[in-house]
This record gives sequence, structure tokens and C-alpha cells, in this order.
Amino acid sequence: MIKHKITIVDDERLFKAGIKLLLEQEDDIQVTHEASNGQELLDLLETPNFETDLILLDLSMPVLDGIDTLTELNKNEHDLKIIVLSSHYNDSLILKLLDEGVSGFLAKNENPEVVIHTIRKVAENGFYINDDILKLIRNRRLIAKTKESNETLTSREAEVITLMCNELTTKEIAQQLYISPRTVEGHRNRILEKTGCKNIAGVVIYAIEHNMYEVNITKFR
Amino acid sequence: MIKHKITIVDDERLFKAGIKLLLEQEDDIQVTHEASNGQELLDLLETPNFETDLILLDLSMPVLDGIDTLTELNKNEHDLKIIVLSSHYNDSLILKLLDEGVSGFLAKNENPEVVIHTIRKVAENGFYINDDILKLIRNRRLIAKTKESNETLTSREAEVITLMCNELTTKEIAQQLYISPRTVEGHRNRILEKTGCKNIAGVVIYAIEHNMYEVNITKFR
DNA sequence: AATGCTATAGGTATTAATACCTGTTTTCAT
DNA sequence: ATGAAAACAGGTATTAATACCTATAGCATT
Repeated sequence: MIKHKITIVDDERLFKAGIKLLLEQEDDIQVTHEASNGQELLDLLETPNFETDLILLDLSMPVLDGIDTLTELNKNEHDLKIIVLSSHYNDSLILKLLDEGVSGFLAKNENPEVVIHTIRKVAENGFYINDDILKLIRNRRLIAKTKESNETLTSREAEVITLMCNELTTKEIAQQLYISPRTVEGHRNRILEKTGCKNIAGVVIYAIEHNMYEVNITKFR
Repeated sequence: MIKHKITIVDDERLFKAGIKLLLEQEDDIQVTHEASNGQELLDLLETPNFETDLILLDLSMPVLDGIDTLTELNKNEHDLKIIVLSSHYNDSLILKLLDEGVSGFLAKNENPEVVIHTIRKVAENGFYINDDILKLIRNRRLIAKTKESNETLTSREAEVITLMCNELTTKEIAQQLYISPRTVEGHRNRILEKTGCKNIAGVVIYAIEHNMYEVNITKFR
């Protein structure tokens, strides 16, 4: 019996834990590694003797999201089979992902059986796409690559940003992380530098736009 | 052994299936019913002999989302224990949910153990809030906000907020509006007071959540 | 061994933001 | 026309944020 070794990359712990259980009910599937964001995946790939047959990659993550992770991966040769996870697809996103060489797509709102099926198909044939998504590709258009390369934030910096978004002051962040306020200032300065923002207001917007901090657009005011 | 009978309401099948497996690893928890949206839950409740101890309710769903479902439920008397699932909470959302009488909150990015723990606590005590969310409430000055949550912002204040979101300092805003920096400060103080925010970071998030400032979250469209 | 990156943290300044006052003028609805 | 908001603006503080420095320890890579 060949076991497919799967690596899950998703920031939602609950989702990750759930899908892991789901997959491991199958005899031929084994979740061997997990990562919470793209950076962790890249680190994983660097570890010696790392081996995986297939990567389930979530698109929306802090630190290094799915798209950026793919771009990063494709800077070097690799033969990874990657199935992308997203809660919503549209045509240009699909095209972009195809362009980045992914092997399959899965909607987060999908039957467990379809997930299993997609994994097996990708493992066997190297590529699998279901009918709904195929339909999207039929009317294919070319898209221009307009990806600006911005400096990636470290996970510590991402942590500080999240706390900044929660209205914590430098001092409060320092207490929360058990480090000196000066260190937090250092992180904040690097954050402003990397993101090109002028002040905290800009950082908050940056965080929201890069899925590091989620907001609910409320219908009640 | 008392089994807690759980009903899961979530549109993401994968998530639902995952969390079901997770919960059923516990001896005292049993997932007896599932629904994909609020309407399905309402239908379930209408079926004779329907019985559930606790409902896990996702907020973002098609057809009838979590908030609307709660509103609908509260039109009639009921003694349901409801734990809300969301990927992100903010102050006004928490307020709204408390108002709708929910018994607990869970972040989707949460450890499985916390989920189990919350379910048990709610089942035992009827209500449970974990420390992270408590902290959020403290940070956002929920109590202060309760008193004056119906205070509306003036158009001048809204104007200042927009400029704050554009990373302008008080001085720059003053120049832009041809008024004194002191006046801008006055506006800003009223804004913090009315919105119950601690600082600019909070105001930016408030602005985005209240559709006063648009952000571009998706990288591709 | 040398390099570079990250996280750590202190020094010294300046500028901005926040808090709590005071007051006048303008605007607008009753 | 009168009273209540709203917009305006100054006084005086304190605290926080930002802008430059420097520096060291840990760690991985070359």
C-alpha cells in the first residue's frame, strides 16, 4: 500500500486539525507535515530529508500568503505537487494559479469525498481539475504578470502588526511579548520601512489588505 | 455518561466534516445534526422531536447568515445554547452577539482543545468566554462603548477619519481642510470618544468596518 | 572563519498623539 | 429668535510614536 504523504499549509488551526483527521481516515493518505504560513513551508522544504508527495496550500495566510509562496517556490526548480485551497475562486485567480504551476484546486466548501478524490488524482496523474473549474478556463484570457516584489515580513514582525491592529501601544505590546519596548520599536521601524507606510494607520491598512488582520464589514452601525 | 448533543451550522463542508471528526473523538460529545446555513437550521428546529444541547453557529454563510439567523431565532422564545464561530471578532460584533444572547464565542483559528473546552463550559455553565476574547473586549473598551454606541459621527468627523486613514498627521489634515490643528485635535478626540477606540489604529479599523474607507483585500480579481 | 539576517535592547532627539481644560462662532431646527 | 449642536481654536500637560544612532547574541549559510 502506497501512502500519499501530505503537507498542510493553513493558518487556521481548527481547519488544519479537522482536515488532518479527515484525510487520515483514508488508508492511503498520511499527513506528515503541517505549516501555518508560507514561510514555515519554505523553512520545512529546507530541512534535510524532508519528503512530501503533495502540498495542500491555503491562499489566505499571514506572513507569506499562498500566491507569494508559489512565486517564491517557483524561483527555484522544484517538482512539488501543490493543491490550492481557497474559499472562493474566480477566473483570473485560477489563471494566475495555473500560471504558477499548481496541480489542483479545492474549494474550502467542498465535500470531503471530493478532497480525497482530488488528492488521489493529483498523486496519480500529477494534475486534476474538476468540471466547475474547467468551465472557468474555457474562455481563457491572458493575464499580465504585475507582481511587485515587496520585502517579506518576519513572523515576529507579523506578530507585532497584529497587536498594533488591536490598539495596543508599544509598551503594551512589549509586555505581551515579554520583551523590551525598545525591541518593539525596532520591529515597528522595520515594519514601517518594509511596508513603506508613514504611520500606524498605514500599517493597519497594510495588515488588512494582506490578510494579516481580518475585519468584519458590519451591517449594523 | 452524559453526551452533549451538538448541531453544527456552517457552509464549508470541509470545515464542518473536520470539526465533526474532531468533536467526536471526545466521549462526551456527539454531533447529532448539521446544517449548511441559517435556513436549514430553522427548518431543523421545526422538525418534531428535534433535540440539541448546543449549536455551533458560523457567522458567514449564504442564504441566512449567522447574525440574521440569531435575529430570526430571537423572534420566538427559545432556550438554545449557541456558540458562535467566526474568524474574526470586533467590538461591535461582540456587542451585537451578546445582545442576541449567544452563550460563547470561538475563533476559527483556535486550538481544538479550546473548542472542546468551550463546549463543555457552555454546556455546564450556560456561558463561556475565553481569555483572548476577554482581552479583546478590554482592549476595545467595550463597556465605554455600550453607553454611547448610538452616537453618530458628524460629516466633518467622517472627513477627518478618512484623512487619518490616508496616513495624514493632524497638521497635514489641518492644512488640507484650511483649519487649525487644534480643531483637528478636537475632532479627533470626539472621534475616539464616539467610536470607543483607543488610538488611530482602532479608528482605521472602525472606518473600514463601517464602510468609510475602502480597502482592497484581494490581490487578484 | 566570515557573512548576513533576526531578535534583542539601549541612547538621544524630535514630532505626533492623547487628555482635559477653556472659549467663540456658525449652523440649523423648533 | 433662541437653544442645541457642530465647527472652530487656544492653553497646558503627559504619553506615544517616529527617527536617527549603536551594539550584541543566536543562528544558518557560505
